[in-house]
Amino acid sequence: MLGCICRCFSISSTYQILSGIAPALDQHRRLMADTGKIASSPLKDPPAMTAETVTETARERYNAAERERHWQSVWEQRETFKASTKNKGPKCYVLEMFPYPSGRIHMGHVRNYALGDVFARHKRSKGFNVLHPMGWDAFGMPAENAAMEKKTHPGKWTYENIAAMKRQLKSMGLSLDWSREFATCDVAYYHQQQRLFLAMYAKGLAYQGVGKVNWDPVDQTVLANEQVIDGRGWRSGAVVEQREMPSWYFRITKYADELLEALNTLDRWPEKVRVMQANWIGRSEGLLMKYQLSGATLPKPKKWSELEVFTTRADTIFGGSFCALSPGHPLTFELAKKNKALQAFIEECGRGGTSAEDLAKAEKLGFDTGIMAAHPLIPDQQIPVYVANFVLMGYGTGAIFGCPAHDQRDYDFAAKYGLKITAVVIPTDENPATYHLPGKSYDGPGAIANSGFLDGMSIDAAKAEVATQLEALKKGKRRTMYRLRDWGLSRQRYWGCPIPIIHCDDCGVQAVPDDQLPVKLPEDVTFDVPGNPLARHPTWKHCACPKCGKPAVRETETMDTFVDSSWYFARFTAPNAATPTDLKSAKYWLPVDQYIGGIEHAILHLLYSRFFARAMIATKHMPSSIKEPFGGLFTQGMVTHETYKSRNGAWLLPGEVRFEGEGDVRRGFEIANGAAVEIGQIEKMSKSKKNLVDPDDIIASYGADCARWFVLSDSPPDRDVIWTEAGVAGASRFIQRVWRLTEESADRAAPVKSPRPATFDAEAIELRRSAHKALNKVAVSIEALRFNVAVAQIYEFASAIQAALPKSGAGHAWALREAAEFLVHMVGPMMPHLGEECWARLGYNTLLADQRWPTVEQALLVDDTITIAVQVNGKRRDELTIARTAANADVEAAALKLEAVVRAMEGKPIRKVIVVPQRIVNVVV
RNA sequence: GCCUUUGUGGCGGAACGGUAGACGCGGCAGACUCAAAAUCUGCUACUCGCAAGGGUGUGGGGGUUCGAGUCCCUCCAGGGGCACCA
Repeated sequence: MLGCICRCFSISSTYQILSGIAPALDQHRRLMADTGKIASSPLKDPPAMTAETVTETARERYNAAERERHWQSVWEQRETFKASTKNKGPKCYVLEMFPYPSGRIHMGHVRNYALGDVFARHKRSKGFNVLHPMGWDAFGMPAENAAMEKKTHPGKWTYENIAAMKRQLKSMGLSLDWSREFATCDVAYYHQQQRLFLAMYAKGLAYQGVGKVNWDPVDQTVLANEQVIDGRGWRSGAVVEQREMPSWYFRITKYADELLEALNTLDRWPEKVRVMQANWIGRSEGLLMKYQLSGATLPKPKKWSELEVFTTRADTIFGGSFCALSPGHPLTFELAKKNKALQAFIEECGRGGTSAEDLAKAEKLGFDTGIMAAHPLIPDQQIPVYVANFVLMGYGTGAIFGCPAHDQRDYDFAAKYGLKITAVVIPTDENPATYHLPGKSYDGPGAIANSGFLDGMSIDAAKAEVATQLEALKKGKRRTMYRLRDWGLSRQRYWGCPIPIIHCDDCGVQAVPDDQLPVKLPEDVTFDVPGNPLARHPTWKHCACPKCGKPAVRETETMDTFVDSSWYFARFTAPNAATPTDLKSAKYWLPVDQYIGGIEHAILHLLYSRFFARAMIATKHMPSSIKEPFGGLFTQGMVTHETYKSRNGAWLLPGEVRFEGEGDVRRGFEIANGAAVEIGQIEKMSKSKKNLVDPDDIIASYGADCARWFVLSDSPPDRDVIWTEAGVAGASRFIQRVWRLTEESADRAAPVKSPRPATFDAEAIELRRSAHKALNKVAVSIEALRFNVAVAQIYEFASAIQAALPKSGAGHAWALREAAEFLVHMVGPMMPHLGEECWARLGYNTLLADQRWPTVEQALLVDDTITIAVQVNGKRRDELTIARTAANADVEAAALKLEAVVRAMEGKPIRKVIVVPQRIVNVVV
């Protein structure tokens, strides 16, 4: 690739940016004057060129790296992409998930932002008023880790990373409105976030409660679930303890039903994500019911005389053979006070792995309390009460009734402890008298049996009957349960948004008054010992109680960084507002019309943002018209690459390997020492596997357009794309091809704004047809985010222009100009720098970015004659070219005359002929 | 285990229930060249056949239909999510 540079002409060293865009012909002239430079090239002497020969022989290659900088600076100076509510056209808010400022962008970013940029640029060209902002999700642990390792301040580290990544993003040529940029660690941003928090606190949407947390005893901090690996802290390796600690929560469960129901309105979200969220919220309809307890071991106070359980299978109540309490149930604790063996059992349940896999494999364990429970509808039927390890305190009431016949967990438990297993739901095709369970529980459909007055009912009818009866007896209540828990937002960390709360011994929990906001992070902190730097800071937490004025202490916890990203999309609509949002701007821009990001955020970030939108409406920081924050969601696939391993087992970077051969005989060798390299699996680009390609390197050697074009080609955007050198080279070739086609077209085409000729010959019409068809398909594909299909259309159309170039005839020059301009329009959203360059080369001194997408002439989208397939008995035998408007009878007659059709009919009589106009003929014999 | 996706040439992938394999990569051949590179033009699912022309093909099996990659049932394989949620 680098070999071609010797033939790249320097075409813009004297190019005038300030005067706008110099006509490309000027470049051409300057180019001619530069030929001397080329002759002195040390590598090879190109043939001497004159203005005449250059057109026909060696045209200059497009120098991407150099031209891209130029167009980026033009866009910047003209503020081309600055959004305003005052601009014309319907609004369109395009947003990609903002990055964490790790310091360098990776190919995943390139793909994400290229996808969004194509969409945003296309919408602009269609006349929309586009908002396309960018910012930084800048709080988080990596900054603290870096501070520990590099003895620096998390803020310094973060802002340096932001500067480096901003430069990289700018080199991609994204149509971003940088004037709205902010980082979530900016005081101005987290100031408003503290206001939001306090508004939610005032409404009861944020509260302090006690809950279980993962506590790392070595690092002295709470860990998020993701930071617990195989029951150990990811940093310290210490066994993580479950601790009850006071924590701050958002009352997301208040909106559980709304968040679930509204999923149905998100018709521009992937089904997959909606299903994942629905499962996460996990609504189930059931019945709360009360069992009367008795037995010598039962504590005397009346509150223990009843046990409330939750079930979704009230229809199986007659099959219940035991009740089970969670080890965390209050009655369990009460009983354990006088029972050493039970204490030991509870401890045993607390051990064991916390990973999902461990839990699934864990054996069912039970402890017989000696207490008996009375069936709420048949009081003389008594069943034993156990404490069981598989009953969760966090769901329902922390107690269940077990029906072994129709629940596998209960079945396992009953089998182990010798409890009765009675089938009460009989599959429809079985005889209740002879039916036996197949050695496991049965949870399919059927009719109720062995259940007294419920016998013969359907499952649903029995559920309803039991609920009605228990409600009448005041022993039951219909209830909807959710799997969703309130969102614990406390983190014992420094680099996050301080929770603006003050604890006073006398007055209790106090909100920091608005005039004392923001609660700023102290600068002078140390990271040399584990624990929360805010908690051990000598002065920061000490303050006066806002109510009584006595000494008090600040909350030293900071907010989960997911809080920061739960409302940033709203802040972008008015990034400098003195309140969290400006309602007018928010109402104009929101919801986000197209949101693009990784599937890994399918649940948490997207659910939290949906909650925040509702909480912000409740606290009047969001117009009530905004029901959902993201109207359209697109989840893009990953960027993957081959992996390479040296003979000693070390991973190698792609740049450390050279290759010989292709396909089956392709071999890799270590450049450093020539040793053979093992070519491994294609995997997600990752630091650990070293299968990384640095966007900076690609942009420097091939240009941003090339990187963009590559990640948009071939693979559908929602699937993984495999990064290959060959693919990059292919993309690079196409860039040169578009440039060459534009040059050659510009030379042969009619001048800018030539009047449309009165007549076109057949070939000119053909070219126009393909131009309008391609333009239409590309627009449709881009709007459907099917960029790989758009790319294929563009390739196809480029070939059509290539074929048409040498033609002449009536209207040809005009049609060629139209075609070349269309090609530039199509390429523009994907390769914007090349687009501008070609636009200038076609003779314009305006910006392509400011041009409207051309209007398609509908008449050119349909052909006069069409070719349709002719089948005999559903098998294609021939094809028929006929006038598009031909009558069915004529089509049928013509089809039946085809030799191949006659032959395939083998002289049999025709039973039926199906003619689908403009599609197909099928002869049935 | 449950939910959810995906399965099409050597590869990435196209295809409102209507000519399967668009387009790209790779490969083969040709043009240009002293030669190479670059570029351009063809061909390229498998299979029988010299050809003309057949046959088979979208993970397997069944079904609906004049017609199925596409719809339905079922099985297999890969990816993702949830995972003792009563």
